[in-house]
Amino acid sequence: MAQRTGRPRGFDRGLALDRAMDLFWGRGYDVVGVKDLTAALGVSDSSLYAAFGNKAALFAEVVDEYSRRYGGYVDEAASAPTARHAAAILLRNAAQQQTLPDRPHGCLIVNGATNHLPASAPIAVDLRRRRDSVTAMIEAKATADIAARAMSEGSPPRAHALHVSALWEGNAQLARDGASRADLLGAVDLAMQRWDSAELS
Amino acid sequence: MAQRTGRPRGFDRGLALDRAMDLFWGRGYDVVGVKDLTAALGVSDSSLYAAFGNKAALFAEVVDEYSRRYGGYVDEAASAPTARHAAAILLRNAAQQQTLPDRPHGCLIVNGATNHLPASAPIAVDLRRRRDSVTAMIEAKATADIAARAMSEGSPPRAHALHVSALWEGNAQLARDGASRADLLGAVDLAMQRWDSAELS
DNA sequence: CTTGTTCTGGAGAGATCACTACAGAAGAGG
DNA sequence: CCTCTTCTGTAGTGATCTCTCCAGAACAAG
Repeated sequence: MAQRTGRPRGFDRGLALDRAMDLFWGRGYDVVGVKDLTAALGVSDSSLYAAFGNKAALFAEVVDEYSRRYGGYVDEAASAPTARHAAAILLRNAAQQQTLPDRPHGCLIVNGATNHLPASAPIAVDLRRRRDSVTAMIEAKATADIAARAMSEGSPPRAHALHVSALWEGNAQLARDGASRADLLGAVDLAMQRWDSAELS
Repeated sequence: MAQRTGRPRGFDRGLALDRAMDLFWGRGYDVVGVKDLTAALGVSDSSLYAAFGNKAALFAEVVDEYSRRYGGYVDEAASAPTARHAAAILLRNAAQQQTLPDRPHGCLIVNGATNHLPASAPIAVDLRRRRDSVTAMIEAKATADIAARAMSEGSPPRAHALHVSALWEGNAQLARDGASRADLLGAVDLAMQRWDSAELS
């Protein structure tokens, strides 16, 4: 059957994944070594490789778990009725997640492989695609809003999308650099207020 | 006196610096190896070390040259009369420099050491300070504008500064991800238009 | 020419990289 | 008990990292 036999694992796999997430989130894929991981997880090399395959597979699993636990706000934004609502949900929640008190500041999807070795290009491409999908989501909503006369047609949908994405990704960088949650939320509030006054004028 | 004696250098130091800039600008400090540099520069290890000292010193020289050649717009923005003028100069010129046709897209100051080894912390700190000085410059201008009644006091100066910095650094990331110059300028125009309508309302 | 100085490539040091071979340990099933 | 399976640490693989040693080459000065 699917009954588990053999010597049981000597460590908590979920906890290990969580600690690996801390490292990758705080530093990035290529500058975290397997030795850093084994030291933080408290296991030997072979245990780590037996449990996760290799460094790239471990990172992929970390990204999946990260998206599940901290990336829900993107889906929430995707369900919003307008581009403006989506942007507000996206940016406010991102500001929260990028400044969690017991987690590295910043965003794993934005800065997990900003500087990568040529050999790690597939990982960087995967993260870039995830970022691009956020931009595309906002752009699609802006297109629909303009078609439905729910938003002024002064700027192209892509400008709206890139503006939102720039704030999203820029805030991630600022969080890494030490900006507080209040700092980021202040910048987001300012952006949303200006969005409103532009639409009302 | 300071007459140059000994065997002359067999390569153009300025050209070598330029090629090193390409590598560091496109990838980042820690993921560019000395072997990458010697291959791109067409010199051997000892020649590179004799000419530049070591990898960190070469990077520092690259950053200096980069700032001199591509970072002039920051000083230009610092000379602007208001925060709004400064932001417009900063963001529009940044969009240009981050999408030069014969250079890597993005910004060396923003993403030169986003993912760094613990041993490279001094380099990351230096770049962060350069970014912070941009934020501080905008914040100081916003403070002065509000005091002079040249800008509404609805948002704190720091919110204005972080908003501008988020757009600046976010655009750098988007440029790295393949956004075109028109894309970035569209996002900047939108931001500046909204700034105007917020101030006029 | 000789002497002094600097640059050159080759060869390699010492450390670290991701990863694995192996033998024994620790459980389940019989 | 014994067998089967899986996990464990140790030890080490070849590759790559930054950086250096060294002997010779290429110039200027005398």
